[in-house]
Amino acid sequence: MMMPDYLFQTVFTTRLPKKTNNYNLKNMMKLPGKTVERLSEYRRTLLECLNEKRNFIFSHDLAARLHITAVQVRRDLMLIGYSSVLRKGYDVRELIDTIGKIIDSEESMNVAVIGIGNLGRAVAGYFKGKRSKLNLVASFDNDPQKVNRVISGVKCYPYTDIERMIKELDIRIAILTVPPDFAREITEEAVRFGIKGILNFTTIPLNVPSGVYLEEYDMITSIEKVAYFVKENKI
Amino acid sequence: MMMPDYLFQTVFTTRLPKKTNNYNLKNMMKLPGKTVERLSEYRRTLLECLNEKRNFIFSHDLAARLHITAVQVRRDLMLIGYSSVLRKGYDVRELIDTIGKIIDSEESMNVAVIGIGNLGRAVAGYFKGKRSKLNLVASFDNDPQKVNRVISGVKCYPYTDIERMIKELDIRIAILTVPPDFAREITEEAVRFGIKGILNFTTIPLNVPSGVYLEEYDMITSIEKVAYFVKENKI
DNA sequence: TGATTATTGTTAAATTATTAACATTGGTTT
DNA sequence: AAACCAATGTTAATAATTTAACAATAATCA
Ligand SMILES: NC(=O)c1ccc[n+]([C@@H]2O[C@H](COP(=O)([O-])OP(=O)(O)OC[C@H]3O[C@@H](n4cnc5c(N)ncnc54)[C@H](O)[C@@H]3O)[C@@H](O)[C@H]2O)c1
Ligand SMILES: NC(=O)c1ccc[n+]([C@@H]2O[C@H](COP(=O)([O-])OP(=O)(O)OC[C@H]3O[C@@H](n4cnc5c(N)ncnc54)[C@H](O)[C@@H]3O)[C@@H](O)[C@H]2O)c1
Repeated sequence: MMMPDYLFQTVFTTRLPKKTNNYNLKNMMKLPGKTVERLSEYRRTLLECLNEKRNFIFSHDLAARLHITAVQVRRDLMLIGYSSVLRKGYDVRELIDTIGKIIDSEESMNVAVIGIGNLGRAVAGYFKGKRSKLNLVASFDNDPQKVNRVISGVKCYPYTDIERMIKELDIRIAILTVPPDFAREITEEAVRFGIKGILNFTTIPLNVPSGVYLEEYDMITSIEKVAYFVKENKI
Repeated sequence: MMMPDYLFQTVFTTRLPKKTNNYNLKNMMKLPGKTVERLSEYRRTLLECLNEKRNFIFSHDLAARLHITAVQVRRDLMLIGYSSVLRKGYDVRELIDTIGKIIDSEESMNVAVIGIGNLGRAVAGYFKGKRSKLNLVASFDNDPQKVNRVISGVKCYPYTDIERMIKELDIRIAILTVPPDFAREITEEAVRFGIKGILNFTTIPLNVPSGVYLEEYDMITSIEKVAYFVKENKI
């Protein structure tokens, strides 16, 4: 298999000068965020394929299931250095493994939900149903009615114990579902106590020091965007 | 105020030939999706400013609150044709109104949640707390325990009534929170019955006919993305 | 008042992401 | 085997998005 040379750069650009040596893929690059997102989707689609006993799949079939183009698929797979050996398409099981090697960590990574309210419970319940390299190991809340109980399948600890528990349970990722007013302060603390990645569902835009990864999802924005494009279509 | 000429094209490109006449902004353009998202965020930030009795704000202040650049802000506002008259910054109230004229519909638009389970209830409860041009007017479910009751502040109708209720209540947007297996079929029906915009929270990628706007959010993808970048940072 | 500063609106450039193009490679058909 | 075909991996082109550059213009101040 041949790999394009620009893979060996840390930062992606469209064109780059040539190099010749072959490093281990894992340690050399950071994939574009969009590609990482699609890899996650590819994997889940491929798992469905396995359920259907399909052991090989063409790029255009995989693409069709996700409503994207085959080129997109092939280019993403090129970026992770995967290639089909046969002409029967991609080996589903092998590709699942390859994607896992890229996007999963070696050992599983521990996750906590902070703020086990309506949204937090939905997320926790959903999360607990899945098996993956990501383990939801705790939730934190300051409501006396909630702490020290198992809620949506996960033990809820008092927020005051967060420092200790982050260390004890080696929690690396926090899903933030607290009321907006507390989001900033809690984030600052969580990061100080060792959290390395945050998925922020509050409507407060956060910022984090470098070395911590932040992903934000704002539902209001999403729905307003839908409304805008619905409105525009009418014209 | 001057407006750039390429605004008068339906599709955005970096550079376009000149035109001279001035149409009404509303009818002439479709903003880039990313700009629409930020407008939604700008508005909420501006509303916070009002609460704090700040009536004017500079582009760099607005930017700082959202952790983006001032250029980004100015460019977005340029796209919607807003400009500050004074040099005291943007008139907060006026800008809120301007954004509203762009992204809101004239009369309010009706929304329904399909599948009032864990996530659906969280969304509904949250939505009901807000006042906006978007009204959550119904939910649909097929669980006998749920139908014909008010759940999280919104009446739940039997799914079998969806066609009638979409028409009766003039529902234009659906938030989809049903189990994955039903997502495709329900979407197909909802669209057939008149839904024009869908916010899809299921893990199933949907596709919709042109004229219908689809926005998808996949939580698994988000969290796996966080995990990937956390892992990479370690190296 | 005239110089200076701060901030804006706009164009241009750079960056990032997607799509097209195409040579290559096995497999299939005649 | 020769001709053809289907699918891939890769590079090049296009499109979308962000960032930089900068002239214009109020406000401030010496
Ligand atoms: N529910 C939704 O669908 C939705 C949608 C968009 C955004 N959000 C955002 O998600 C967040 C949570 O929403 P929700 O509907 O679940 O609210 P919620 O009130 O149901 O849940 C908040 C939880 O946080 C806990 N909490 C409060 N202060 C805390 C503190 N200082 N430390 C630890 N825990 C604390 C509360 O006890 C509660 O359990 C909010 O920021 C909201 O803006 C929610
Ligand atoms: N809960 C989460 O945080 C979360 C996260 C990511 C994705 N999702 C996705 O969101 C969806 C809902 O998740 P959930 O946790 O709320 O599940 P849930 O099972 O709690 O809710 C599903 C609801 O849909 C209803 N339903 C089932 N079949 C239906 C049908 N044919 N017509 C109408 N209603 C029907 C059920 O009665 C139930 O009320 C799922 O597709 C899930 O994959 C959820």
